[in-house]
Amino acid sequence: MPGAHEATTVPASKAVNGNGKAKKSKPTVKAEADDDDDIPLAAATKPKRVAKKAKIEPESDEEVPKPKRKAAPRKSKVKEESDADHDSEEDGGPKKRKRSTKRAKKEESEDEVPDVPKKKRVKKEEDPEKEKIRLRKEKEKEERERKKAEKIKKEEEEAAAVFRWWEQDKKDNSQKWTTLEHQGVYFPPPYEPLPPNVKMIYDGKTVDLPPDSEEVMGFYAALLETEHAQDETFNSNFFADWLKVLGTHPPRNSIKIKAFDKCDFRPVFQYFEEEKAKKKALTTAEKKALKEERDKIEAPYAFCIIDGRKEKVGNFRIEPPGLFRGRGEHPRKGALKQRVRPEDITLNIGKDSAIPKPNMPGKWKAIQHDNTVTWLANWIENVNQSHKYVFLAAGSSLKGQSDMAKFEKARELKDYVDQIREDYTVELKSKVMAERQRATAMYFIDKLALRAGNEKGEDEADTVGCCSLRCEHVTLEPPNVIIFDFLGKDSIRYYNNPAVEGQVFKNVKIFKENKDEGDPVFDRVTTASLNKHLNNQMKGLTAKVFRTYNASITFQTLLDEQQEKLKNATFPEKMAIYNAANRQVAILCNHQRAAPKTHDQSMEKMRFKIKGLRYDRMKLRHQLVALDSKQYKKRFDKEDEEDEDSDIDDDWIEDYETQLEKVELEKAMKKFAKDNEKRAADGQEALPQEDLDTKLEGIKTHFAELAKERGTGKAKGRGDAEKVMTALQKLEEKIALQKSNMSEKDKGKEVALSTSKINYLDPRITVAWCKANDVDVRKMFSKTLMTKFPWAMEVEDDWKF
DNA sequence: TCAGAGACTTGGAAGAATCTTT
DNA sequence: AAAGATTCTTCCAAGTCTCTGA
Repeated sequence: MPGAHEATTVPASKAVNGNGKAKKSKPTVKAEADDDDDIPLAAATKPKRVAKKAKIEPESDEEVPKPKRKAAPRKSKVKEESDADHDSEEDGGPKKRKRSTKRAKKEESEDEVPDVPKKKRVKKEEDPEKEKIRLRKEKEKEERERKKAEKIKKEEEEAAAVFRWWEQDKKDNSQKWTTLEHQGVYFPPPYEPLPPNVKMIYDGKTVDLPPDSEEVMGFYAALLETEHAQDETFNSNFFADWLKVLGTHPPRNSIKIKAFDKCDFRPVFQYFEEEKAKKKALTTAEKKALKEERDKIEAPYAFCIIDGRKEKVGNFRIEPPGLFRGRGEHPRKGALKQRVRPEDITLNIGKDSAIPKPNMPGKWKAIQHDNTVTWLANWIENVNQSHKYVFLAAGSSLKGQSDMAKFEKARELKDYVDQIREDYTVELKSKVMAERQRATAMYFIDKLALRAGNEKGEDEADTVGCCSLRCEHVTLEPPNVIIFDFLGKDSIRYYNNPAVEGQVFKNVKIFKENKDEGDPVFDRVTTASLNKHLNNQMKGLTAKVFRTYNASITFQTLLDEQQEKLKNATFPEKMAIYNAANRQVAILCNHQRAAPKTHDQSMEKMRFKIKGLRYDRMKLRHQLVALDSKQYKKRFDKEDEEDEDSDIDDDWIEDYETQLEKVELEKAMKKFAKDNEKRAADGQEALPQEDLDTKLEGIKTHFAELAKERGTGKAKGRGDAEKVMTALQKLEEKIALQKSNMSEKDKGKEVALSTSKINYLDPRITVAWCKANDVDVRKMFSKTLMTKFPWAMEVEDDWKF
């Protein structure tokens, strides 16, 4: 079963990963059709090693270090406008649709009207002052509720306005749109120089920088207390790029900046901190006003009109300039990411749409009208020459369609997977080395949910996936355990030690023979060849489909297995079951996160809370001893109980009770003061001081009693034995729940659930599960996920992946 | 045929918003 | 109401995989 092996998550920092760079020259294990290692492998192993050696030969010398560097930035080609003629076919469609959406909206808003006035229910009663307050409170409460309801209503309205593409017939997939209008992209505001009194210091002297070089300096200063500033590569890349800028924009007070060590950015950093604090200190209303203003400016860019429908654009804000924050050992981290200008940007827009004007001086690099792609704008970023795109938002029809198609493709695999597994199991013994390697790679992709593992360049972090695994990443531990230890995507460590099929173990042993640590395990497999093979087994099948398939099928299976437990479960219990399944998938996919900074602290808090509950339990037990010691003996094993509660000793109890007493006393006094305040406001006279005194006395006596009971193993019975028993029962449950919460939380501290939820778990599984178990989907999906998955919301409760 | 351009999905972290506690 | 904790959203880096042109 997939997921059988858990990837143990270990912080990447501790990774003992081979630091050797990939050796790019290909090793040349030659093993071909004539290879005899098809013969019973066990028997073949020995003689083969000899035979193998003979076969190692320099296959070709031109396999020497390939020029891995990416080509210099080249002019991106702009497609000719050639799609005009396709447009006419669908012409009627969009217009019709537009009309119907409009109608739908109107009906919605009419619906709403009758709801509004119901809220004023006035109660008439005795005391007018009291009444006033009650009214005010009620009003406030109603106001809150109304706002909540409004919010929900608005969300529902938005959902209703969504184009229900999943109810339409599927159309040709190569053409993504017919008409497309948009406002282009939003450029960040220009750089604002620092106030004249804020200056960096070089070699003890303040430096007067012109805006261009000051801006870059500021990028670095802002990161002074982050890990980045501790990183040598980051620092040297930054400094090199900054020096270039300084070359054309040198300090105005003729200081020569030469050594990074002599730079002191602290004053600038401190200024930024102050600004941050100021911003934070604004009142809620002020913050809200600022946000509204921002939203208003950005509003035109936030939507586009595609085939006559208004849809949300995703990342319409152009990335501001800054320092490139590559992950892991990225050789370019710290490099200056330049400001993007209109001249860098190609717009993709409908042929008949007005060309928008950039919100900063300049002209677009190019305009194209390619309706076979979904992007609205693109540019090439200067650090790695990678392409950046502006796409529609996740909730748009275009994204929704391909998302659904992804899951449908994964479901299709259900019908093929048995055959595929059978095939690769056979091929694990293939006499053709390439096939045997491919089968082994497929085994890993299928069983361990590894990524495909494309080749990477020298100017990227050294990370690998299945096909690019090197010998140093896999260690064999007889009889059949393989230890994987490598850095995967985002330089996240993958560490796992699954027991594998004997044949797989043997194969890896063979693949590693006569190779160096830095040589690829699968020298005969590339992602392209692997995917080509997969495509032959099932149309559209690629390595990544296995990840989706295995994630979703695992999730579905896990939930189904828990079905019995769900029958009478409370909501938190249901949620726990759901999250546990989610977490198993996240572990399968090795989705990690940095443990929250406050984790240890909140663990400690929970521990303390549980200890308090155990104290309560102890007290109840002691009561039971006093009330009915027979019952007690029947029900409890003193040994056990004392064992678990051995940390609750008299000293601790004393402390704890003192603390409790203090809290209770304060609470009583506060309540008294508050009550009186209220009475004063209502024009009533204050409660007499004796009231409070009696109350405080009561508390004190109670705790004095507790103090006396300390160490006696008995407590004054309050109520009858029966009642105490039920209370005990409840408390037991509560403690168990808290304990399990705590251990779940601890186990999950380094597991990220969100990635699988967003990308790998078919949302229909969740929707159906919620319906079947009477859970509001909104409890499981955040607002963004709700908007991302409108197409999943209508499945029946018995829908299965 | 294959390298690299191109387009799109997936990923963790930072920052913002919201909920909970004090 | 402020502070602290938790959850959600945004950001943009880093993958996958297809297409293209020499």
